[in-house]
Amino acid sequence: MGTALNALRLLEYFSSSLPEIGLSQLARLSGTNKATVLRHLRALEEFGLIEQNPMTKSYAIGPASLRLAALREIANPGLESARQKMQAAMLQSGESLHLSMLEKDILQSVLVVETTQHSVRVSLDPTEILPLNATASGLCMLGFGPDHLMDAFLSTEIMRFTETTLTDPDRIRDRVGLVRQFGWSGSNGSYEDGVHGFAAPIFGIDRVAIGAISIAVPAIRATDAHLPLLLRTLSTISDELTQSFGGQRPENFPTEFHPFP
Amino acid sequence: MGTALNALRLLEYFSSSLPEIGLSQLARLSGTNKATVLRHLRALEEFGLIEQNPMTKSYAIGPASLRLAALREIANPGLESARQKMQAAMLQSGESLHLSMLEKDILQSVLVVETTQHSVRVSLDPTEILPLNATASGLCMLGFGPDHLMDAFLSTEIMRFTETTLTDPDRIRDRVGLVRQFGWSGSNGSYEDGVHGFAAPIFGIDRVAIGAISIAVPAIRATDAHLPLLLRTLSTISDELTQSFGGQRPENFPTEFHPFP
DNA sequence: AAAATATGGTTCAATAATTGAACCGGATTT
DNA sequence: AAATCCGGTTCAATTATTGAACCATATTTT
Repeated sequence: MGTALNALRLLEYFSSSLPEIGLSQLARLSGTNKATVLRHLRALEEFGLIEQNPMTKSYAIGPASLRLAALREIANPGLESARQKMQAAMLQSGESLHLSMLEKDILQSVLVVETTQHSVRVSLDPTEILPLNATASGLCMLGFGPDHLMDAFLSTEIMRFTETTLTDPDRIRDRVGLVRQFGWSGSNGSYEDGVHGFAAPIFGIDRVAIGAISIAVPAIRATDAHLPLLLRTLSTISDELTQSFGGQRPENFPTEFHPFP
Repeated sequence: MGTALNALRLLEYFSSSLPEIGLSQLARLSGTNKATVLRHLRALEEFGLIEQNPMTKSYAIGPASLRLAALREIANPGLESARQKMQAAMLQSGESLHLSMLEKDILQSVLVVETTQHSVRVSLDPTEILPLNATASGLCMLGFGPDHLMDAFLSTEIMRFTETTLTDPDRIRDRVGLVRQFGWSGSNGSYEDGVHGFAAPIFGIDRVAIGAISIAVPAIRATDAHLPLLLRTLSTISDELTQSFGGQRPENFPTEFHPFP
């Protein structure tokens, strides 16, 4: 049931770490017969969502993806202006920015703007799914996203990534409480060692968070001296993006961000 | 034959002028039964390529397009750096830039950077297919693209868009000859009235053009005084992009662009 | 250097999913 | 108030999808 969907699902196996896949390998990954995988690939290729490297014979995401993305940008403008605002915030803070949005209780990366000012920088994967417990953006969503999100998340398997990852439901709840109070969240290497994240929510029209904007800083520059600048940048851009997406902040949301005690 | 492809083809009906489509309308457009259209839309929606507006019930391109585009960017880097180079060229020339690439003998828009310096500007559709005879980029491709391109194009129906559109095969050949000689091409409202385009080829590793970069200028600013700046910008960026895509210019390609006599 | 195991791709009969006409309830138009 | 639009559903007939076995070729192992 759902041939079209089965074909599309093949696209899920492509990732930043595996951007090219051969026929047999994809058949193995998807647990499907080579013949059907080939048929699906041919269909996707004809549409342009898949492209075959004529040399290696292996497959990769095709050019139609760009056309569709541009098309979505037209129906759903705001992303392009978000990019510009993020660029400005990047220049102000000197650090990489990362925009993620909630889709069906999953926090997806949407846009990444990398810093051009430091050679030691955080390089982010723009296709990633962000774990809600381990990233600053995730904690923000738990704090300001839809009410059911916390329960839905806690009923799934909670993953550990580093030593500092929060996995205990009670500790997660405590932390999210703080986030609600201060308006922003931080992560100190809880997703990847050496990467500190600072995130603030982006609200929709109903004052519920629809996504988060985060600043990713290498541990070296995550100092108390640097923090005020980062928080100022964060407060500004989260407000700008909320407006740019047509949303509004809750009434009691802090107008300035202050360091946690 | 090809259910997956039939489903994907539904995406073709979305365009910048029709970014949202209802069920019945899409069934009419595609000449298919509503039931099957709905099934396909559901499949596309589950994957995220389609998104239903809960208010209007109509459908639009979904967020998965962004993920796929980012994924392609990883497998096929260069586009992001192309964007930056185009941004710089936009600032230098003060005009909108437009990158297009050849896919299966069709010239597709890939990236648009609009000028921020003038309020009268050319606003380009980033999802368009460019006619080879009517646009500066198209003439460039005919001049520097694959050998079979000219014949393949002339065997299709040649479209007229404005009074100045070239439709006579002999005149097209003549013009392309000039383009080959000077290294760049121009179009004076031959696609859209009041829009002048200036384009240069982007070459692949085999010194055959894989795409074109063009500057689009409103007729008011398409003056002789402005031209040298535009040509200088064009020469620089076409060279940069050729390198950035790992290609190389042909041996006898002009190092500077000069106005046509 | 021969055997074994990969790879991408093809064939074809059995099967399981796709299809479209008719239909439904509700909202607009006429 | 009748007619027409809309999004969505149902279900039997049919049509396209599926997967095991197979092929030719390239690479690795013995």
